[in-house]
Amino acid sequence: MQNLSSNWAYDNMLNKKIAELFNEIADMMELENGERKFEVRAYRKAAVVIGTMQEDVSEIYRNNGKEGLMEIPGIGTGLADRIVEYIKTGKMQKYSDYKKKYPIDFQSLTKLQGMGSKKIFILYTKLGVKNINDLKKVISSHKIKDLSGFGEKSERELSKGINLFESSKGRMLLGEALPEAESIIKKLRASGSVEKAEIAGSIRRMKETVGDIDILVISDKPEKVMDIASNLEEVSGIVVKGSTKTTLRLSMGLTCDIRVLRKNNFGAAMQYFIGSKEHNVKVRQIAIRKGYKLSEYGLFDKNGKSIAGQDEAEIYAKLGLEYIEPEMREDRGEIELAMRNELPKLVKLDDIKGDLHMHTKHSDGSNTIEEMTKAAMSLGREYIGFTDHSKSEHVAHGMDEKRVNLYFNELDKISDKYDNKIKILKSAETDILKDGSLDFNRKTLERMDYVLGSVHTNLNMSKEDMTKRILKCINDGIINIIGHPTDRLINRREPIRFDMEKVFQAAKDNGVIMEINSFPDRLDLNDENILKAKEFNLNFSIDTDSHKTTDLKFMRYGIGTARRGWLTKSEVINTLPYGKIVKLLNG
DNA sequence: GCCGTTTTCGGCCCGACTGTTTTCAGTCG
Repeated sequence: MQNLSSNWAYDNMLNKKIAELFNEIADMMELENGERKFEVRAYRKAAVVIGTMQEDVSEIYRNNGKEGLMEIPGIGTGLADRIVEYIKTGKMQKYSDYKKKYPIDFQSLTKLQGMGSKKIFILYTKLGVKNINDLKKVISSHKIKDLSGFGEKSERELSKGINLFESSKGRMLLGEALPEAESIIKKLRASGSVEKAEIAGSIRRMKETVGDIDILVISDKPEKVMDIASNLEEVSGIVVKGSTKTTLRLSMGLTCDIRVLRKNNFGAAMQYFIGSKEHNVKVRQIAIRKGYKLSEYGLFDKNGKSIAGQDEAEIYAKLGLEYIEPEMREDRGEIELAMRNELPKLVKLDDIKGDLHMHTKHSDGSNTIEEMTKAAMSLGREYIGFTDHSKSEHVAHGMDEKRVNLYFNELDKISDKYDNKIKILKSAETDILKDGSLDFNRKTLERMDYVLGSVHTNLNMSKEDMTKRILKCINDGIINIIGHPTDRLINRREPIRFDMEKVFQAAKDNGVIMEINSFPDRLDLNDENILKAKEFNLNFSIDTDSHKTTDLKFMRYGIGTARRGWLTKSEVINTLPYGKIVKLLNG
């Protein structure tokens, strides 16, 4: 058996692979037999559970055997057998049998707007379409419009769908989608035809990437709202347009769903459209168990009488659940906690008193120390820490010992100038070198109020070497905060590989703080890492890594990520007032 | 194929919109 042990820094590849196979089995099963739709659903549900769970299934199997696998919700004897088979042989017979029968590229075809299993089946059996290229050919020879269930419109729509698929950038950063959504909301609110407009969906849950924008609106003039929305400058096309539901294509690349509702069911709709799907399935099951029915229109009793709908919290309350913050709604155990009134009280943006990771013109930032200071003051920060790069970061114009001394002198000067308005802490984002040592000499490090250290180079080291490198740095007892610990860039660069459990344990033993970097393409640690680190009772610092004054507002993305990792105020050091954080960083 | 505080059998979320139909199946979220 090859090495299948869990690796925290990477997504769990074995789980992902099994989830993929289960999903494709579901796709192929769906093609041929509608009566087995619940079996299909079982496979899909299992795919979601396996694909998103944190523990590696091979680890579970090694420790607790098939019984252990069957404790996973949605996994029974049959699916446990499939998983064991794959762990042992690297193959899944049922999958291979199906695949031989249906050599179809589901991954791509199902991504086309309007394409589902039924249409794929017809296109495959009647025209032999196996992939997007085949589809292009039958579209250009106009063979599709004569199939039953298809027409001229379908042919045009599929053609458009292919163009869109081929030009699509996939999921977009929260940092790009949220401002766009806010801009649309603002215009809808200003239109005068809207009583209320809110963002729902994965943006509301502050997921690091999002696939579309969901907006819910209260209005008694739904047609008018849809007209206004369709004519916004952000819109490049209309996918569907109805009086309660409209889907728009935005020029920035995402689609935007707008739903118009009545006041009395707005809460139910928010609950429904914030998701996640997995969270909602579980919440609905609770409703059913209580003899209720929950839909986007409200919570209803046996006689169809509405018991809640206007207010989200009331729906949770009527189901015997504490109100669950959107960022937690991922079915990661939050519902069980809500049943027992044991939900953590999540950290808020307002709790933040300082920012401990900022750059200036002294390395690769665009603004001066004073400009950054003023911008931080306007956001109400009580203190800030400056962290320009150290000398090894040549591309970022990193500072050597001589320049860093000038830097500290200027920081002292600005500090004096603004002392009663904002406190300034001296630091530098110091490279953690290949051997785990820091990029400045002892004397320079001692002039700092705290040491922030990051890995920037030799990112492809083996897991063992990288673990050694970081452990050495932590155990040397100089570093206070590890900056963007996994160094991943969303959609662009994989995280570095290291043994997270060992690093987290060492960090705990040495009082080292983990950063939650708020920069939109970093969000590092990510939500899952944070949940893991939380098990080690670590402390965190939510920083912006700002390179210009406007970046200081990225704090909200770090807060969102922290909340997705269930963090409370007491676990985040930069919620502390100045006096206490200085004490903590010196301690 | 899974699951259990009305169940080890008989359920498994549900409503809107579209295109192709002539009353509805398929797709989506």
